[in-house]
Amino acid sequence: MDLNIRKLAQLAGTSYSTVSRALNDSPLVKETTKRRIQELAQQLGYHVDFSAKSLATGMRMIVGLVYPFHSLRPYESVYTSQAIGRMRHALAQHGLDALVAGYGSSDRAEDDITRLIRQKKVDGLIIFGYEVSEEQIESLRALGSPFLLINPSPTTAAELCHQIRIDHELGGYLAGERLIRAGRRRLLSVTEVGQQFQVRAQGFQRAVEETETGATGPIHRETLTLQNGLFATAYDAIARNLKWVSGFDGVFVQSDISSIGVLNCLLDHGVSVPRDISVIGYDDIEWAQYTRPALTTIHQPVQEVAQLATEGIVSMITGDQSELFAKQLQPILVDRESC
Amino acid sequence: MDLNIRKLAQLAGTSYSTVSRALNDSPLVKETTKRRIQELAQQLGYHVDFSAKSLATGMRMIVGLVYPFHSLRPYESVYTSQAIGRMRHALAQHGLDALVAGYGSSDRAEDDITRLIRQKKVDGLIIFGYEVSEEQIESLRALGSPFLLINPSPTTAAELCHQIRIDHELGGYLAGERLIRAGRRRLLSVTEVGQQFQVRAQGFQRAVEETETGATGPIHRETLTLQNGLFATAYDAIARNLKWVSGFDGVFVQSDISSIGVLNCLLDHGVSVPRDISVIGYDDIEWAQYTRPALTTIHQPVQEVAQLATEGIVSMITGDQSELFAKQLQPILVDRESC
DNA sequence: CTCCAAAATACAACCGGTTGCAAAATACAA
DNA sequence: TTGTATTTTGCAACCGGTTGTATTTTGGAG
Repeated sequence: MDLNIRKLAQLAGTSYSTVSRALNDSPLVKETTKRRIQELAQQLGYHVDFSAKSLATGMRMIVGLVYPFHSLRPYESVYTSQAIGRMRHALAQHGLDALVAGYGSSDRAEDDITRLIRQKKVDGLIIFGYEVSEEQIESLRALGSPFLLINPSPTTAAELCHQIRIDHELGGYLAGERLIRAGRRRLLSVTEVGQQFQVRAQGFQRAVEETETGATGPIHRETLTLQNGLFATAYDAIARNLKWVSGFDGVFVQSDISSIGVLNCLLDHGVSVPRDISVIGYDDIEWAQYTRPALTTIHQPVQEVAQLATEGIVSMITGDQSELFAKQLQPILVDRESC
Repeated sequence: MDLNIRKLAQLAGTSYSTVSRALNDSPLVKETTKRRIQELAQQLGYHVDFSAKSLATGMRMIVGLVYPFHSLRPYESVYTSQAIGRMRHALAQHGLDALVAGYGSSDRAEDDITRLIRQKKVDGLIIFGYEVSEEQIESLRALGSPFLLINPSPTTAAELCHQIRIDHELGGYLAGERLIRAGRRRLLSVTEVGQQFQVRAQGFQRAVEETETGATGPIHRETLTLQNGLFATAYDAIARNLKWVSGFDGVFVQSDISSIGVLNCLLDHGVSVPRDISVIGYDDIEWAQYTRPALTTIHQPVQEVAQLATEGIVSMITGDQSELFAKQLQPILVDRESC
């Protein structure tokens, strides 16, 4: 029952190397022979054993998708799961499979991130990089396998790695600009710990400063930092400081999930959004459309990122990509009802 | 630079078979030698090549997670992505990696579902099975590799495959019972196309009938069928039939996403929930907590399913599992504000 | 009909591991 | 010291493919 290439060759009446070449569509095999063998293989339901093929060719036909693992949120975030779904699909078009893995978990001796390469389980990695360390990057570079970072933290060896960034400074700017345009002058910036959030805050700051130097009067601005990106964390933080928060008329929350926590907390306590306070989020996850009022937010181009990342890693694996792959995409303001 | 087991043996001053045994912790190797070799490997950053190991042992150390692919919703649903995240984590505890794949896509000549087995890329499959066909199951069984179905459609060869089911009949019953308990007597059941939804409708029906034979008066009940599980589809369907829908005082919607579509549509048109109409959903996705009013819904035990599925597939792969693996889990009513 | 170049096929080595079995090394008793 | 039982180690075959090169077959010209 167990079919291998030599048995197939016997059945086809040729040598196994001819079968191998026929299945790989080599020009060295006569057209008629090729077709005959391919049909026989089809008919018998034969498929190459990928372990063997991998061993011989060095190609695994698998790409690893690696994202940070949080013990607080042990499943993928809405953002990454969308991206993973799209990447899986895009990779399939190239005959590649997607293996998912995590990093940053404390209960694993070693990160999946280098293990997958060392074990040669994958041809390349797409890494959701906002939490990779310099050391991890360095050891990855030392291994020499293709990898591509999505939104690495701003300090990581930017010029040295293939990467796709989103211009979060611009995103923060757009958010600030939107609040100010809505006539808001007492602004609260709700941020989270992590370098990627600082960049957004900087953009936000720039929007404020630009306006202040203009005709408008001074703008009041304060910051609240959350420990993580959970709904409950945001909700509780606002609830605890409700009086203080009520003093503001515009809030920029640096992730949609937290935004919805803020939004719900305000609504639950009788604060009207957007009449009393405008709220603007960040990410444009699917659920931002479904809140009432629907959330005005900064859209991250997930689909484009997934598409670009896939094309990038594919060309790196096939070797078409020699020079540095580095793209920057722009977020977009999505105007809904909360501003 | 490229390290293999023979080079490592040279460096260690032993034969390569001893190295292989040492790394696999075989009792045939002296403790001191074993330790010496392991330390050397560690120090040199050596990892076995998994393609080679797979070829020799027949173990891929990869499990495929396969879910239905919808062109309408090309990324994973909230439900599957949660499950995938948890399974990935649980599999990692056993040293297994997770490969994600889809089935039912029209743009692939063959489904990933049997390809992965044929190519021997995975040791086993966990299949989100509500849309697998009999033929697919049959050809999978013919291949002889371990696979486990999660929530297969009720008609599929239930007794023949390893599987985990959720008692959706009970789920539907709980939903109906809850609406009736809230005093609702004119009930609308919003369902979707697909066999798994019929079972929920049957449970709902049972709740209605049980009550009718009791002391309570007759209960009016009608059905609305949606073409798919998108938010917009549900929203539009309600909007188109707003007048008709207003005649009901209780709505059971068979997925949370659709529920939220229904809920938003009602709220947007000035219908008060739960005062005028009670709404109950199904799934208990994360976002059900964040709607206002928060959605009363039927909780699917995703975490338990993921845990069980992982343990099941692992024991099947290691061969510990000989008899049929078949579990049924019970959904739970989660009472929030929409009833 | 013969010869030779070009096309098609077959052989063998290799990819990097695992493992059964034979050989060598060690331990212990006589 | 020798013999034997027990560990420990090493050789060689194998897993199922790919691919360089030698060999055979084919076709066309002379």
